[in-house]
Amino acid sequence: MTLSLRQRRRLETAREIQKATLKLVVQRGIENVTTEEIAASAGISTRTFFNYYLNKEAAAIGEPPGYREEDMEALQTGTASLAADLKTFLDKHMETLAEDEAVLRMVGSVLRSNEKARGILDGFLASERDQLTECLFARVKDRQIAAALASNATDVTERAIRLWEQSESLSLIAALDIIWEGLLSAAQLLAASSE
Amino acid sequence: MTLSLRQRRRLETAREIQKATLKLVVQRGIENVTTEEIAASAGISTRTFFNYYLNKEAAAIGEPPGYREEDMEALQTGTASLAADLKTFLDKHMETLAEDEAVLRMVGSVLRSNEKARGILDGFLASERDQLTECLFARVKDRQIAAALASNATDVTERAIRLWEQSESLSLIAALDIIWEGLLSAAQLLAASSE
DNA sequence: CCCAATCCTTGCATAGTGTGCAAATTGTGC
DNA sequence: GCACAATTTGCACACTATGCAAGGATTGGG
Repeated sequence: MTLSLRQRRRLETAREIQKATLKLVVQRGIENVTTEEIAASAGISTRTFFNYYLNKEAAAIGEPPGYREEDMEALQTGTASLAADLKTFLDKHMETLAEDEAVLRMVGSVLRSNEKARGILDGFLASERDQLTECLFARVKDRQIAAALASNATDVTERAIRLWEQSESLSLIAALDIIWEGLLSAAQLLAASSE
Repeated sequence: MTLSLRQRRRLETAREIQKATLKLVVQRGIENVTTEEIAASAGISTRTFFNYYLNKEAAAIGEPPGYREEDMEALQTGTASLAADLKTFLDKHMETLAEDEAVLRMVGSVLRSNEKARGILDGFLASERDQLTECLFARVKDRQIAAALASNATDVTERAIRLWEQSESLSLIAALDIIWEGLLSAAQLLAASSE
């Protein structure tokens, strides 16, 4: 038991709130749901809601899964080609995201309709991108190259999720494959014309 | 005179409000400035403030200059290499941004400290990215490649601006050159390892 | 020059957001 | 069990944002 009762309850309540938020938000749109309703639906007071999340947009997004340490380690020390190792890394992360497709879809709909939510997610993504930049810097030894690669990594994931949301028949991994192919082709175009 | 008095006043008031907002926000941080203060400082009522901007973050950002039609035209029909034409396009856009470095710097500081503001800017960037995707699609005939290129274009501009903000000695164009070189190197790495 | 249509500004009322504070309750570790 | 720390909650309060309606200014036609 590595988590105390208090810590487990805290996590559970946070998830309860997110569940309640997404349920109401999907029904009526985030603009038409009040923090009061969310709190009532989650069985807590309005004040307590704000002890868990700064606002309802943050509650809807929850805490997105970041990159896993082990995967970053593997990317940093990988021996295959950079493209291959990076693709493996992105596949792993996408598998993590695929564990909760329902939430992913609901959060996506919030992000498309609400600027504030978009900004909050941007904060999470920026921090992931920074981590990945450090990791790639250790491998490619050049900060600008690492930053460009990291940007493309988070961007590819985002675009793949959007493609998956729209397609109705693609799996997340399949969507990532398609977006990834596009990135490689774009890279070849740029590389070829700048030799 | 293509603009009526009313239209000119509207634009002028919008800029007045942005100026007043940025002035107060730079002094005290956006969280410590109220819409009431901004309105007073701009010489209008609080209610009128909300006739111009949805919120103070939007007032701070104002209306960022989008891509110019002529530049997109040139990019679409360009005959040099794709990399060269794209770089020219980005240079042009950066020159436009460089026309108001003071505002750019102030807006940047807001974006770094405020999630809502980032979300709002994200909306503008997303729409620019979509335009650019269409433009590039007409040139490269592949939607995924166009999307990857357009993403990198907006991303490169953003990263260049951040580098410029931090460096204190680089010009915007010089910062763009550095970031652009990083992108090309990254593209070559990816292209080489995926042949 | 005047009039009607239109747009703009403003005050007021109101619903909702988010924070500080302090009292009460509940888990933690010794 | 007891002292300590974290959590919940109500309450007060400042601030955000919108709808509405009255009044004022601009426009264009006659």
